[in-house]
Amino acid sequence: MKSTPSASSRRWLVKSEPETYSWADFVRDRTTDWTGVRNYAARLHLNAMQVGDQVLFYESVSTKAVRGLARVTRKAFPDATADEPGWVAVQLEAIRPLSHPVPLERIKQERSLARMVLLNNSRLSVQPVTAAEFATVVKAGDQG
DNA sequence: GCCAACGTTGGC
DNA sequence: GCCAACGTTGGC
Repeated sequence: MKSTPSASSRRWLVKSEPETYSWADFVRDRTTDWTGVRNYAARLHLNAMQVGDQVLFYESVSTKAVRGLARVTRKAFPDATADEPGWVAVQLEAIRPLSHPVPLERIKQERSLARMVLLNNSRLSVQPVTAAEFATVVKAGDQG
């Protein structure tokens, strides 16, 4: 029998400008609808998300670090904030902060993270992350 | 369908 | 604040 990867094994990274929506905002809200994505590649990833998928929350611009962990709590649904049909949002729930936020600079230094989309397509706001990359980032975030 | 112009993102 | 990279738009 062919082994099928479990949908819940998928990992992602979402970016947010903290001046717009920070990790602290997310923790306060506990869950949030991830609206406003207007990029086709990012939309493909939103549509691929399944409930239970794990998510790294990255603050860009002034912070430039992975701040915490989240999970998908609702699959893609129409983004009510969009002017045109077709754009989607997912619902995310904040799980926990990383005690040592992982700076972009640190990610650049880790050989095993050299292929992260964050480094190679830094403008993509919703990105896939491999299980190995995810584990490495979380370990760094927990241990400092 | 190509490509120049433009707007936005995000690191520096 | 600057600018490189990228995505989108629109003229041809």
